[in-house]
Amino acid sequence: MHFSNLINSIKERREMLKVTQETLAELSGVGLRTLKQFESGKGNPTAETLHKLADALGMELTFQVKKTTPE
Amino acid sequence: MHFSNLINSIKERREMLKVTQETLAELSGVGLRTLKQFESGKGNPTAETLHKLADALGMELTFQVKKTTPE
DNA sequence: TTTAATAGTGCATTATAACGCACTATTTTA
DNA sequence: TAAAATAGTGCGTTATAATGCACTATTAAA
Repeated sequence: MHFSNLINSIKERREMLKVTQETLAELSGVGLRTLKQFESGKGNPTAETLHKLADALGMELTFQVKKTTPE
Repeated sequence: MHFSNLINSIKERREMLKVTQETLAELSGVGLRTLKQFESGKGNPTAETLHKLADALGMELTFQVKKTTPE
């Protein structure tokens, strides 16, 4: 897939907060295996998983109308 | 789950564009059954499904740091 | 360096998302 | 109204997400 943006948001935010995968897994309630898989760019996480991670990181998952390419 | 915000974004955007579920299903490549299920508040869509729908609607799925002003 | 901590992978199991089909329910239109 | 269009559901199948375990790889600290 092409969720690199989502993946990077999660990973960057986690690292900025100096939290390990293990800790984030515990905080969010997402399995460590699942988080590892996700951060290493594999898989296709469900909204629930994304939501749990976002929550633990003080973030939120949103749909936005795409900017009309401001050149 | 509690993705009412995501669900509503999709639904509102679709209706604003006067597109039926059937048409959106075709445009996005998401099965009609899946879209119906999603819009009726059931299930736990994958990032891929969310992405396909967002794409077809000219939207994007993003993680954002939560605003610290929930007054 | 060596060691400890953290990150990433292979495998197997279980739960469930995605799906089509055939149907009912609701909403819109003539 | 009636009928046509659109939305929502039950059921069964298939594909795969989530998970734990045990391992290897990489990175940071002593």
